[in-house]
Amino acid sequence: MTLPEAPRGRPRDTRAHQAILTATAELVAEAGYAATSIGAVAARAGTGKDTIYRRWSGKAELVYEAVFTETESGPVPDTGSLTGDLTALVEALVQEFSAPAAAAALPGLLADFAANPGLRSRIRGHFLAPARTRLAEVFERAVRRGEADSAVPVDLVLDTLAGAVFFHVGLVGEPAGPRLAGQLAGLVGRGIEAR
Amino acid sequence: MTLPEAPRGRPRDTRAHQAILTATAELVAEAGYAATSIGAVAARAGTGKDTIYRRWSGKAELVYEAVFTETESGPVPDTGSLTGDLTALVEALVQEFSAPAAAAALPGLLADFAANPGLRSRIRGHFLAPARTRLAEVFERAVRRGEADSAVPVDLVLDTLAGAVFFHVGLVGEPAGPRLAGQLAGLVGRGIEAR
Amino acid sequence: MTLPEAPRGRPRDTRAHQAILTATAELVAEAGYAATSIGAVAARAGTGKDTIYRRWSGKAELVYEAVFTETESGPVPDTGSLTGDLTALVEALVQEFSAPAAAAALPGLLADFAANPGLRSRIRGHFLAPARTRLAEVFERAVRRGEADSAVPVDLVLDTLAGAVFFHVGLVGEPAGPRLAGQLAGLVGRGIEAR
Amino acid sequence: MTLPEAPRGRPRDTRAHQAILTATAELVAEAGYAATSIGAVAARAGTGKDTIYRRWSGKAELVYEAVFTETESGPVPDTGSLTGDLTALVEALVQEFSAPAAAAALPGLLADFAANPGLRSRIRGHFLAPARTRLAEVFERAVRRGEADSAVPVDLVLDTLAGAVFFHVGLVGEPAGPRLAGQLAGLVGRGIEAR
DNA sequence: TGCTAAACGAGACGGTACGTCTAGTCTTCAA
DNA sequence: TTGAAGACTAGACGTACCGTCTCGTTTAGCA
Repeated sequence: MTLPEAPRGRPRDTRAHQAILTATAELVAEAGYAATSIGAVAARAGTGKDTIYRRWSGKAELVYEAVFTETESGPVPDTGSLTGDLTALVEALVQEFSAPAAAAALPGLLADFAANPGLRSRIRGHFLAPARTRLAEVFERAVRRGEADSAVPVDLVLDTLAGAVFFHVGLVGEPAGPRLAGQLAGLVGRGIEAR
Repeated sequence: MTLPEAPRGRPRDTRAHQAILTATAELVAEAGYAATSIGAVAARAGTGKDTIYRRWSGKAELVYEAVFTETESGPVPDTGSLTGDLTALVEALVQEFSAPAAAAALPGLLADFAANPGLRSRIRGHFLAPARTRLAEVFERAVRRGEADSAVPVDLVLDTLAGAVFFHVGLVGEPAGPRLAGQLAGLVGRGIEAR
Repeated sequence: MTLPEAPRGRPRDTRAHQAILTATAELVAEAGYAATSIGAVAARAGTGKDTIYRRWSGKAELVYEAVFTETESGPVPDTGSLTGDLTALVEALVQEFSAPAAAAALPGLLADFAANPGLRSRIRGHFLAPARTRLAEVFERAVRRGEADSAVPVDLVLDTLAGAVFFHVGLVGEPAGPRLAGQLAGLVGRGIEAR
Repeated sequence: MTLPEAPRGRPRDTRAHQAILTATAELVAEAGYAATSIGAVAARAGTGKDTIYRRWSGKAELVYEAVFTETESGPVPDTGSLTGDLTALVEALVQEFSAPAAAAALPGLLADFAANPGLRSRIRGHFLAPARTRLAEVFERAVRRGEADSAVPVDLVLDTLAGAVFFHVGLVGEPAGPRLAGQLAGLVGRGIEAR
């Protein structure tokens, strides 16, 4: 049984919270991840640095929440075919990774997550969790339709899709049109088709 | 006609050069990319910082050369089948990305390359160039054999393979056995098979 | 009405302040002015370099305050004769310039002050101000007694006395016994006697 | 018996020698003593740094020779009176210390000489030697004329005159007109008059 | 209404790394 | 051997951040 956490003292200021997230997203989009320092965020948000450290353990967690938490992913696509569903999923992925703040944040952010053992496990748990759920559902339907083998390794496919989009968009920096999503979905879709 | 570039002054010391590269690779493997500072490299190599800055513009270029230039990639695999060749290529990729120094360096290194416009273009030009050459040859043979369509987008496949391995090994940090290479080669191989 | 300057943020640490001044005086006395670096002072004082740069603009200002601010100069001498008063003043000057830290600091310190237009004006305003006040009072009394002409150029006499002591003690490095003070006071005293 | 020093190898280039001295004097006058580095001198003179170090042990000796060796001091003044002779000497001193390169060099140069035990003894031996010879002759004549006491401490008077001019011109930076020379010569002259 | 306690802004704190500069020495080739 | 050129080790420079700490002040719930 957990204690109900009687809140004592002055409650946290939600306006400061929001101002910090907004300032972070703006700074990342404008100056890049490396140039986004906690001090600069605090200055732009009009808060003290402690107000940031009280809520987030460091830059990586702050930027992650500021840039990737807001994204609302609509309903799981259900086009009737594996390739169609995959295309929709990849398109969403491309769009998410191509947003200005996201594209600017991703490489540095993933590097910081990878370098920190505590954060590392959260890449799968946080970054990829929503996509994984959606991908699993798409697969399940495809298996029921007989389009895909039930032995398909979902995590590997997810790594493949995310890795491909990340490499293309985040690292190489090439503008990712909808053509990329189609090609990629086609490539992977055919790769897992039942034969 | 190229200018003969008469070399004047004292020539650069190859022993210092090598000592710097060795110290860099060791430090990256021991302490990680973020904790590898130019000053620490200089101290371990027994050189001055200027001697490093004279040859490399910063940490990213130095670590890239120290960790990824040495890799010698044997002959292009020729197993007689697309899947076999792909498996061999992916296995090499996995091995390259799994080496201690490489795994420690990759995320931060790619982040620094991506953040710097000047370096960004060199990801394709340097990091991926050898793999691209080998992949193109494998494809060409597969097309001649009738296994693959000639319209296969080599760069996209390369991004997919590299991105998948990088995500799996570099970011998520999961140990990549040979099983991963087989699964991944199978997935992509079937994806580009001619039908 | 002066603005009350409401002090915001954490106040400056007086212990760090004092530790820096002490470390500076020690280092100057031990190693000399040239070998006294801001980094070495910070290390010995157990502070960061920023804590020094936050209070002083550079080595010259820091050493000046560490070495020459503490000096308390007793009451203005009043022996009843111009020569007696001058001798006492010069003796004080010799003593001040002969102290270990002062002797070690003076040449380099004055050079830095002279090289910086902003600091240059402060040689008269800070270094020499106390001595000038005392000298002026001694002169005033001598004029009242009829010993000296009222047209005596105080600044020139001060430059002469300080310059002579500095040259003899600071530059040439000859040990300055009380004999020097007597000779110098006699020389200058007779030079300004009314006739 | 000393060997005749048979000169072997390429003889030293006198044009380089002169170019270095000229470049040094210019740099000191333009940028000041502190900003005059051996490297900058070598670059402006079109020589290598070793060519400088082969002839001078460091910046202090180089600048000393470049700025103060050229000065030719005419015949010892002989106006018939102690005050007249002293005025002429002090005027020469003021002129020497007021020259652009000299004024820019003096504080830093004297600081370097004072900081180095080897150079320190040469302040009297080199800097002040010519002035001392001339001052001694003036005194001798004044003693013969009965104007001055034979017990006058020449070195102290010299330190006083040089110190006063150095403080006034070099440190405080006040323009030294001929009025200063007159005042100073009067002050010191009266101070050593026989009574 | 006062008390306690936490959050707030501001900014100082000890550290560490940055990339540049200078010192004085060393190593090359050419004269 | 000297010369220009420039690389070498060593270390100081002044700036920027890091994450923590201390101030005075504000804002809540509990007495």
